[in-house]
Amino acid sequence: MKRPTIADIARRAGVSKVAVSYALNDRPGVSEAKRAVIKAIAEEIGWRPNSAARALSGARAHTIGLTVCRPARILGVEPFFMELISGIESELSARSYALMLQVVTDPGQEVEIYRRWWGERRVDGAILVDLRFSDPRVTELEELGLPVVVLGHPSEAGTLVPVWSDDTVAVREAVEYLTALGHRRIARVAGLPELVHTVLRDQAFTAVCRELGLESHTIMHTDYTGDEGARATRRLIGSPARPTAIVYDNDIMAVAGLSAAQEMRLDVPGDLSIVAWDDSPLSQVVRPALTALSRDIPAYGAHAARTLLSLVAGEGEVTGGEITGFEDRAARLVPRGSTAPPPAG
Amino acid sequence: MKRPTIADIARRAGVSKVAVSYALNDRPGVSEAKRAVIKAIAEEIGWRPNSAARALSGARAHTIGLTVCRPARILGVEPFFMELISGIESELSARSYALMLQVVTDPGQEVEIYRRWWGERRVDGAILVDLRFSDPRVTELEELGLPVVVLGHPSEAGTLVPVWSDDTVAVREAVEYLTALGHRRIARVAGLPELVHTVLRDQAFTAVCRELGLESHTIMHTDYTGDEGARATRRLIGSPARPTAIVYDNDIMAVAGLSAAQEMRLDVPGDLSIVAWDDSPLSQVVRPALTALSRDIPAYGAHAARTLLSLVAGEGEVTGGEITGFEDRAARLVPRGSTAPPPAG
DNA sequence: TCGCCGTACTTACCCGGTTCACCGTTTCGG
DNA sequence: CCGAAACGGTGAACCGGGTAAGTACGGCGA
Repeated sequence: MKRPTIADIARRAGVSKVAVSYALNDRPGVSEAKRAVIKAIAEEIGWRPNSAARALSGARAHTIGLTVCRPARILGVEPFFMELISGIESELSARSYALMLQVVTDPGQEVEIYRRWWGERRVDGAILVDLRFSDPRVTELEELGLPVVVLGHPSEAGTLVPVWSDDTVAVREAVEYLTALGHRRIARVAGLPELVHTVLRDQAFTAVCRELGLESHTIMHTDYTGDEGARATRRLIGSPARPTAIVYDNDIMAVAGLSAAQEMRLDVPGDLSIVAWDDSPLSQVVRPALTALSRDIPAYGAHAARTLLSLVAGEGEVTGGEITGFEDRAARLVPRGSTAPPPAG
Repeated sequence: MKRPTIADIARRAGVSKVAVSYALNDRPGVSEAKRAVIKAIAEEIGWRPNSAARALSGARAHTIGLTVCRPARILGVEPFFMELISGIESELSARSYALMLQVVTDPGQEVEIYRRWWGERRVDGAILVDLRFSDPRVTELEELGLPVVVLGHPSEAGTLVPVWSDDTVAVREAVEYLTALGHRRIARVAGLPELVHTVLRDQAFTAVCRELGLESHTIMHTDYTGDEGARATRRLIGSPARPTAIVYDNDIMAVAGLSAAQEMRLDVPGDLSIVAWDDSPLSQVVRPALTALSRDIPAYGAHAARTLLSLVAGEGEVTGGEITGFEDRAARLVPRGSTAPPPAG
């Protein structure tokens, strides 16, 4: 029942374990005949390289780490992370890398975990999400020496390698679309104001609305939960200058907002247009289906993973080209039933 | 920049590395004075045990594995897995275990991955989800010798350790509740019929409906997507003996069903009552809020993790008590606005 | 004074795979 | 025909911890 080692293979093949190592790793130093014999024996007895032994002799851990800091209830309902993870994985598993995951409740813990993983040589690199302004995690990870890819705008990524998409053009696309429909009062129900992408979207939103000379362009910040999305919606609907269109920062808030509006006897899209950021299947099962800023999130994750892997591989080497990051496609507007011209009044 | 080893500590403390090993592991063989000195140095230079080295000398990998086989788009929208994962993690991180995750597209790959992880000594144990009837994965994992906890009913878990909850009582609670409201035609929109829990729920549903002498009790199987949930709902509404209540196997289908019903001008709950299985925040943001069979999924995951860890720890030991599994609480019905007495006609 | 025991540490070797230096053959070019 | 290079293969050392088996020293009782 003991799991076989290269020494077992060496014994059965009548060679030294060094020859086995060379044979199995497709390195020169053994004849093709012996290589074939050794590979056959390895296959037959079901040998697998002991990852600990490999990692110990200087090689890589063949694992990358990801920590996510959000409470379980939000994490579960937001399709974003699961889609991101499966995208990351598609890239990793193709190269036999594993993903180590940890969910924490406080951003401070994240660095602690990365520090531990790196110190214990459990991971070769990591992905940092939910970038904040002057993020203390960035400076700490910089000095740690761990290869890191940041999902977020380059301006706040320090010397870490960024993977991002330009939310500015997506915001512009949405606002211009609503303006073209005739809307003059647009609101934005945004996520956590400490996150970089929230503020960048806020700024873009304000700038585009000003540029187009809109009557009003309110922004409300929330914690991404449906509850807060609904509450923000009710406050906006009850406000003196009620907006005729609302852009939400995720789809769960958009769905909650839709329900809140319908409950208040508003017709969507007749009285109120709704646009969701991120386009999960959720946007399409509600009625009316939600107009959404659609991104390919699995692809986003895959790009992050690929960038990280090349960073890990090129580490310390004298490659002419520096790895500078990757700009993914911006989200594209997918019009559906939740948007229409504003009411005539 | 090189990461410190116990040899570095030994040099600075002027002792052998064995003394350092004893000191840091709180084992006898060093004086308290030296122990304190050694620990101080370790702390100062930020030493962490190299997990590969530890794992190599017989110890555990301190990692458990989880593979999930569902397409990305379903995975993302179903809160179940993210909640399960965060529950598993809460238990693991408390004991400094890590979680290795892999998303696959075909159940056959799962065993292959477990085989690899176990062969490479990357994991100490694993969790198996989405149990099927006569599941080939069960027999394969049994012979592999990898400690495994199965999320699913003991009858199909073989000799693997099961962690499950009794869906029968939950089905009974839902059907009896609807019957008490006056419903006589109830339908069930179920998940994949090859999964054990789907069939067990099907059987319980049929049995309870027969027992209560209901007029009709249709079951339709789907792939858990909102699309299929909506399609099933439309077919049920259009059928001759239209049900007055529908119980869905997950919340995304329930939401889709709700939208489909409203689109067909049915009032929920006036014309049609809706019950969702699994109670994520999603159930509460739509209008009316969904009556749901609520489970504490993070706790479920935590129980699975705890059971697996004790299995891993007790492995090979002569403990009197065998680890037999864990039965979690059954789901409880949480009545909300989506259920009411059936229409008078 | 000797023997015995416990404490505090050390030396030596293991885990399993990789890598380096070296060594005996064969081949080939000058 | 001889020297150099290429091939095929080996032993030994190494990665960073863990563990078994000593050893040196001090105290204590007889």
